[in-house]
Amino acid sequence: MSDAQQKYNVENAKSQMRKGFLEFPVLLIIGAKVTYAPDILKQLKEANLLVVEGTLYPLLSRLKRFGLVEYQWQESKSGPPRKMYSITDQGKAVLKQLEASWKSLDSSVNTLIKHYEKSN
Amino acid sequence: MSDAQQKYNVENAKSQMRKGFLEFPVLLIIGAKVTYAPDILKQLKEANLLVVEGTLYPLLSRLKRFGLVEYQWQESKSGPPRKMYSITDQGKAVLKQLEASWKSLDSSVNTLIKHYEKSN
DNA sequence: ATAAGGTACTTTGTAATGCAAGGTACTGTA
DNA sequence: TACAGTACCTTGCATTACAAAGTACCTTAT
Repeated sequence: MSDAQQKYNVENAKSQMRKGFLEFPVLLIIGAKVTYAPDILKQLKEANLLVVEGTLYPLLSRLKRFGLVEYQWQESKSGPPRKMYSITDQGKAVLKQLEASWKSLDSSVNTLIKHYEKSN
Repeated sequence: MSDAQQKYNVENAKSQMRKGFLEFPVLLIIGAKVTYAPDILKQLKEANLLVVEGTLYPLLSRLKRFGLVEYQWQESKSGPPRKMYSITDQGKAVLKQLEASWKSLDSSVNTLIKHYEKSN
Protein backbone atom coordinates (compact mmCIF):
# COMPACT_ATOMS: atom_id res chain seq x y z
CA MET A 1 0.00 0.00 0.00
CA SER A 2 1.47 3.30 -0.96
CA ASP A 3 0.01 4.84 2.18
CA ALA A 4 2.12 2.74 4.50
CA GLN A 5 4.27 4.92 6.68
CA GLN A 6 7.98 4.37 6.50
CA LYS A 7 10.52 4.90 9.20
CA TYR A 8 12.55 8.06 8.86
CA ASN A 9 16.28 7.51 9.14
CA VAL A 10 18.08 10.44 10.68
CA GLU A 11 21.50 8.96 9.96
CA ASN A 12 20.64 8.92 6.31
CA ALA A 13 19.51 12.50 6.63
CA LYS A 14 22.86 13.47 8.10
CA SER A 15 24.66 11.73 5.29
CA GLN A 16 22.46 13.42 2.74
CA MET A 17 23.03 16.72 4.48
CA ARG A 18 26.67 16.42 3.51
CA LYS A 19 25.93 15.44 -0.05
CA GLY A 20 27.72 17.62 -2.54
CA PHE A 21 28.85 19.65 0.35
CA LEU A 22 32.08 17.94 1.25
CA GLU A 23 34.12 19.55 -1.49
CA PHE A 24 34.04 22.71 0.52
CA PRO A 25 35.53 21.49 3.82
CA VAL A 26 38.05 19.35 1.96
CA LEU A 27 39.20 22.35 -0.04
CA LEU A 28 39.43 24.34 3.19
CA ILE A 29 41.61 21.67 4.75
CA ILE A 30 43.92 21.34 1.76
CA GLY A 31 44.01 25.11 1.41
CA ALA A 32 45.25 25.46 4.98
CA LYS A 33 48.07 22.97 4.66
CA VAL A 34 49.58 20.53 2.18
CA THR A 35 48.31 17.16 3.27
CA TYR A 36 47.21 13.68 2.22
CA ALA A 37 44.10 11.56 2.38
CA PRO A 38 44.40 9.80 5.74
CA ASP A 39 45.21 13.08 7.45
CA ILE A 40 42.25 14.75 5.75
CA LEU A 41 40.04 11.94 7.03
CA LYS A 42 41.38 12.54 10.50
CA GLN A 43 40.69 16.27 10.35
CA LEU A 44 37.18 15.72 9.03
CA LYS A 45 36.56 13.28 11.85
CA GLU A 46 37.78 15.79 14.41
CA ALA A 47 35.40 18.31 12.88
CA ASN A 48 32.52 15.82 13.23
CA LEU A 49 32.26 15.52 9.48
CA LEU A 50 32.63 11.79 9.28
CA VAL A 51 33.67 10.54 5.90
CA VAL A 52 35.00 7.23 4.68
CA GLU A 53 37.73 6.42 2.21
CA GLY A 54 35.29 5.44 -0.51
CA THR A 55 33.93 8.98 -0.37
CA LEU A 56 37.15 10.94 -0.05
CA TYR A 57 39.31 9.37 -2.74
CA PRO A 58 36.86 9.91 -5.59
CA LEU A 59 36.30 13.43 -4.29
CA LEU A 60 40.03 14.17 -4.43
CA SER A 61 40.19 12.80 -7.98
CA ARG A 62 37.36 15.11 -8.87
CA LEU A 63 39.05 18.16 -7.39
CA LYS A 64 42.21 17.22 -9.26
CA ARG A 65 40.32 16.73 -12.51
CA PHE A 66 38.87 20.21 -12.15
CA GLY A 67 42.29 21.67 -11.48
CA LEU A 68 41.36 22.85 -7.99
CA VAL A 69 44.09 20.84 -6.32
CA GLU A 70 47.28 19.15 -7.39
CA TYR A 71 49.53 16.60 -5.75
CA GLN A 72 53.08 15.41 -5.54
CA TRP A 73 54.20 11.97 -4.47
CA GLN A 74 56.16 11.98 -1.25
CA GLU A 75 57.90 9.08 0.41
CA SER A 76 56.94 8.11 3.91
CA LYS A 77 58.97 6.65 6.73
CA SER A 78 56.16 4.43 7.83
CA GLY A 79 54.61 2.93 4.73
CA PRO A 80 53.93 3.47 1.05
CA PRO A 81 54.36 6.85 -0.64
CA ARG A 82 51.71 9.50 -0.19
CA LYS A 83 49.91 11.81 -2.55
CA MET A 84 50.43 15.20 -0.94
CA TYR A 85 47.68 17.54 -2.06
CA SER A 86 47.92 21.29 -2.32
CA ILE A 87 45.42 23.87 -3.51
CA THR A 88 45.86 25.66 -6.82
CA ASP A 89 45.08 29.27 -7.68
CA GLN A 90 41.93 28.07 -9.37
CA GLY A 91 41.09 26.16 -6.23
CA LYS A 92 41.47 29.31 -4.18
CA ALA A 93 39.17 31.17 -6.52
CA VAL A 94 36.50 28.46 -6.31
CA LEU A 95 36.94 28.33 -2.56
CA LYS A 96 36.03 32.00 -2.37
CA GLN A 97 32.80 31.33 -4.23
CA LEU A 98 31.97 28.29 -2.14
CA GLU A 99 32.56 30.33 0.97
CA ALA A 100 30.13 32.95 -0.27
CA SER A 101 27.54 30.26 -1.01
CA TRP A 102 28.07 28.78 2.39
CA LYS A 103 27.59 32.09 4.15
CA SER A 104 24.40 32.70 2.23
CA LEU A 105 23.12 29.24 3.07
CA ASP A 106 24.14 29.65 6.67
CA SER A 107 22.31 32.90 7.15
CA SER A 108 19.23 31.69 5.25
CA VAL A 109 18.86 28.64 7.41
CA ASN A 110 19.48 30.48 10.64
CA THR A 111 16.81 32.99 9.65
CA LEU A 112 14.33 30.20 9.00
CA ILE A 113 15.17 28.68 12.37
CA LYS A 114 14.43 32.00 14.07
CA HIS A 115 11.11 32.29 12.27
CA TYR A 116 10.24 28.78 13.32
CA GLU A 117 11.13 29.39 16.94
CA LYS A 118 9.26 32.66 17.06
CA SER A 119 6.11 30.90 15.86
CA ASN A 120 6.21 28.40 18.72
CA MET B 1 42.41 11.51 -22.10
CA SER B 2 41.60 11.12 -18.47
CA ASP B 3 44.01 13.92 -17.58
CA ALA B 4 42.00 16.53 -19.44
CA GLN B 5 40.88 19.25 -17.11
CA GLN B 6 37.18 19.87 -16.84
CA LYS B 7 35.46 23.09 -16.05
CA TYR B 8 34.20 23.38 -12.53
CA ASN B 9 30.58 24.47 -12.34
CA VAL B 10 29.83 26.51 -9.26
CA GLU B 11 26.10 26.47 -9.94
CA ASN B 12 26.19 22.70 -9.82
CA ALA B 13 28.12 22.95 -6.58
CA LYS B 14 25.41 25.14 -5.12
CA SER B 15 22.77 22.70 -6.20
CA GLN B 16 24.71 19.83 -4.72
CA MET B 17 25.19 21.84 -1.56
CA ARG B 18 21.46 21.69 -1.09
CA LYS B 19 21.28 17.98 -1.78
CA GLY B 20 19.56 16.08 0.98
CA PHE B 21 19.50 19.25 2.88
CA LEU B 22 16.21 20.73 1.79
CA GLU B 23 14.05 18.60 4.05
CA PHE B 24 15.24 20.71 6.91
CA PRO B 25 14.23 24.18 5.70
CA VAL B 26 10.98 22.83 4.30
CA LEU B 27 10.11 21.30 7.66
CA LEU B 28 11.01 24.59 9.31
CA ILE B 29 8.67 26.46 6.99
CA ILE B 30 5.77 24.06 7.43
CA GLY B 31 6.42 23.93 11.16
CA ALA B 32 6.09 27.69 11.40
CA LYS B 33 2.78 27.91 9.57
CA VAL B 34 0.28 25.72 7.73
CA THR B 35 1.00 26.29 4.08
CA TYR B 36 1.08 24.88 0.57
CA ALA B 37 3.61 24.20 -2.15
CA PRO B 38 3.65 27.47 -4.14
CA ASP B 39 3.95 29.46 -0.93
CA ILE B 40 6.77 27.22 0.28
CA LEU B 41 8.53 27.83 -3.02
CA LYS B 42 8.12 31.54 -2.51
CA GLN B 43 9.54 31.44 1.00
CA LEU B 44 12.49 29.33 -0.10
CA LYS B 45 13.16 31.79 -2.86
CA GLU B 46 13.06 34.70 -0.44
CA ALA B 47 15.56 32.82 1.70
CA ASN B 48 17.84 32.38 -1.33
CA LEU B 49 17.25 28.65 -1.30
CA LEU B 50 16.06 28.33 -4.85
CA VAL B 51 14.08 25.21 -5.51
CA VAL B 52 11.85 24.13 -8.35
CA GLU B 53 8.55 22.30 -8.39
CA GLY B 54 10.11 19.06 -9.56
CA THR B 55 12.17 19.04 -6.39
CA LEU B 56 9.59 20.20 -3.90
CA TYR B 57 6.62 17.98 -4.74
CA PRO B 58 8.48 14.68 -4.39
CA LEU B 59 10.04 16.03 -1.20
CA LEU B 60 6.62 16.78 0.26
CA SER B 61 5.41 13.30 -0.67
CA ARG B 62 8.43 11.90 1.10
CA LEU B 63 7.80 13.88 4.27
CA LYS B 64 4.19 12.74 4.17
CA ARG B 65 5.20 9.12 3.66
CA PHE B 66 7.42 9.33 6.71
CA GLY B 67 4.63 10.83 8.76
CA LEU B 68 6.51 14.07 9.35
CA VAL B 69 3.82 16.22 7.78
CA GLU B 70 0.16 15.82 6.89
CA TYR B 71 -2.19 17.79 4.69
CA GLN B 72 -5.78 18.77 4.21
CA TRP B 73 -7.38 19.89 1.00
CA GLN B 74 -8.56 23.45 1.04
CA GLU B 75 -10.50 25.30 -1.62
CA SER B 76 -9.04 28.43 -3.10
CA LYS B 77 -10.69 31.58 -4.39
CA SER B 78 -8.25 31.87 -7.24
CA GLY B 79 -7.81 28.41 -8.70
CA PRO B 80 -7.83 24.71 -7.95
CA PRO B 81 -7.84 23.35 -4.39
CA ARG B 82 -4.64 23.33 -2.37
CA LYS B 83 -2.93 20.75 -0.23
CA MET B 84 -2.34 22.60 3.02
CA TYR B 85 0.56 21.00 4.86
CA SER B 86 1.10 21.00 8.61
CA ILE B 87 3.80 19.42 10.72
CA THR B 88 3.08 16.37 12.89
CA ASP B 89 4.44 15.56 16.34
CA GLN B 90 6.82 13.14 14.70
CA GLY B 91 7.84 15.89 12.35
CA LYS B 92 8.61 18.15 15.29
CA ALA B 93 10.73 15.43 16.87
CA VAL B 94 12.71 14.90 13.68
CA LEU B 95 13.05 18.63 13.28
CA LYS B 96 14.79 18.79 16.65
CA GLN B 97 17.32 16.23 15.50
CA LEU B 98 17.87 17.93 12.18
CA GLU B 99 18.41 21.19 13.98
CA ALA B 100 21.05 19.57 16.17
CA SER B 101 22.76 18.13 13.08
CA TRP B 102 22.65 21.49 11.43
CA LYS B 103 24.20 23.27 14.40
CA SER B 104 26.98 20.71 14.53
CA LEU B 105 27.62 21.08 10.81
CA ASP B 106 27.46 24.84 11.09
CA SER B 107 30.03 25.05 13.84
CA SER B 108 32.32 22.47 12.20
CA VAL B 109 32.42 24.36 8.95
CA ASN B 110 32.91 27.72 10.57
CA THR B 111 35.80 26.30 12.55
CA LEU B 112 37.43 25.00 9.38
CA ILE B 113 36.97 28.40 7.77
CA LYS B 114 38.75 30.03 10.69
CA HIS B 115 41.63 27.60 10.45
CA TYR B 116 41.90 28.27 6.76
CA GLU B 117 41.90 32.02 7.19
CA LYS B 118 44.43 31.87 9.98
CA SER B 119 46.83 29.95 7.72
CA ASN B 120 46.77 32.63 5.03
C1' DA C 1 63.86 -15.29 3.01
C1' DT C 2 59.19 -15.13 4.28
C1' DA C 3 55.00 -14.11 6.66
C1' DA C 4 52.15 -10.78 8.87
C1' DG C 5 50.42 -6.43 9.76
C1' DG C 6 49.97 -1.69 8.82
C1' DT C 7 49.53 2.09 5.56
C1' DA C 8 47.86 4.21 1.28
C1' DC C 9 45.37 4.37 -2.76
C1' DT C 10 41.48 2.61 -5.91
C1' DT C 11 37.27 0.62 -7.85
C1' DT C 12 32.50 -1.22 -8.17
C1' DG C 13 27.70 -1.31 -7.27
C1' DT C 14 23.78 0.73 -4.82
C1' DA C 15 20.71 4.21 -2.95
C1' DA C 16 19.25 8.82 -2.56
C1' DT C 17 18.20 13.37 -4.36
C1' DG C 18 18.01 17.76 -7.21
C1' DC C 19 16.59 19.22 -11.60
C1' DA C 20 14.74 19.84 -16.37
C1' DA C 21 10.97 18.95 -18.95
C1' DG C 22 6.60 17.70 -19.77
C1' DG C 23 1.94 16.49 -18.30
C1' DT C 24 -2.90 16.64 -15.96
C1' DA C 25 -6.63 19.10 -14.03
C1' DC C 26 -9.30 22.72 -11.90
C1' DT C 27 -10.95 27.71 -11.96
C1' DG C 28 -12.28 32.20 -13.53
C1' DT C 29 -12.56 35.53 -17.38
C1' DA C 30 -12.90 37.41 -22.01
C1' DT D 1 -16.00 28.29 -25.74
C1' DA D 2 -11.36 29.40 -25.65
C1' DC D 3 -7.61 30.97 -22.86
C1' DA D 4 -4.71 32.06 -19.10
C1' DG D 5 -3.55 31.24 -14.45
C1' DT D 6 -2.98 28.16 -10.60
C1' DA D 7 -1.84 23.73 -8.45
C1' DC D 8 -0.25 19.23 -8.43
C1' DC D 9 2.41 15.24 -10.36
C1' DT D 10 5.70 12.16 -13.04
C1' DT D 11 9.73 10.58 -15.75
C1' DG D 12 14.52 10.30 -16.90
C1' DC D 13 19.08 11.90 -16.01
C1' DA D 14 23.28 13.31 -13.50
C1' DT D 15 25.60 13.50 -9.29
C1' DT D 16 27.34 11.90 -4.99
C1' DA D 17 27.90 9.31 -0.33
C1' DC D 18 28.68 4.89 1.18
C1' DA D 19 29.75 -0.10 1.88
C1' DA D 20 32.65 -3.46 0.50
C1' DA D 21 36.30 -5.43 -1.66
C1' DG D 22 40.71 -5.08 -3.93
C1' DT D 23 45.76 -3.73 -5.09
C1' DA D 24 50.23 -2.45 -3.72
C1' DC D 25 53.92 -0.83 -0.88
C1' DC D 26 56.66 -0.88 3.41
C1' DT D 27 58.36 -2.44 7.93
C1' DT D 28 59.03 -5.84 11.42
C1' DA D 29 59.31 -10.29 13.39
C1' DT D 30 60.26 -15.03 12.74
